[in-house]
Amino acid sequence: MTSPLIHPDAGELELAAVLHALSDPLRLDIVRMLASEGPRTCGTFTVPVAKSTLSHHFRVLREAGVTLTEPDGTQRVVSLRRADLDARFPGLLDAVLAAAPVPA
Amino acid sequence: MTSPLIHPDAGELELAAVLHALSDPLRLDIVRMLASEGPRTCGTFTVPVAKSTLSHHFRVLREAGVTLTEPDGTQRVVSLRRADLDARFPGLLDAVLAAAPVPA
DNA sequence: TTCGACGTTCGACGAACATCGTACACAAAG
DNA sequence: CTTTGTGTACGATGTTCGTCGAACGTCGAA
Repeated sequence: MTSPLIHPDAGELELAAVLHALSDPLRLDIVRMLASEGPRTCGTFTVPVAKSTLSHHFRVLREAGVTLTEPDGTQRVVSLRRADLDARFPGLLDAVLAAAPVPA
Repeated sequence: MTSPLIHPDAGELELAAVLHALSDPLRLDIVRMLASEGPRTCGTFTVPVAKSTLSHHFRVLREAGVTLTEPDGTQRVVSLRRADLDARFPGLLDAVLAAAPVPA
């Protein structure tokens, strides 16, 4: 937990980085879950990858500005930066969420 | 020109593949040019990469279903599959094009 | 203080990617 | 048929990506 949890500012979001963050099926699943069920801690995502891999994906999403990660005791709460994304790329997140099939 | 120019069917477009195709700055530029100036041949894109590299990017876009490539004599005309994209992922292309800064 | 839970970081690995130069295939023009 | 223009295929190179296991740091509880 030595890292200061870097997030890009709302105005600095880069389209290519956001699209890249969303171009992985697992990250797409994570974003869908966040959108439909609200913020949650990292450990509550039951995905078929190792913890370190999951941590990596959360970092990609966070550094692209898609998600916000906040410390909460020993845990970290991850949430969608919906307002920031909507402001910078209007309609993008909605289109992605509308197109993505419902997670199994 | 031995390849049969494979394109995915309109209903088979995969979101992750489309987002990945759009997550490269150069390919984003290409899509923007196609959207604003209509179909054009490969050679009319003045981008700072080698011909073979450009050909590679056209292939990525084509195989993701973002563009349509049609033979025309010795040339190939590239166009946006706007209708197919809009049908499968409503609002996605518009959001991407609206967000992208105007190419220099 | 000791312990356990949570998440990150650190190598390491194979696969995929972006890039290039060269060689090739094709169609049109001479 | 030869030449010229257009775009692809191939091979090589260096980078990035997704994945893992193991080690570490941090916090709260016993």
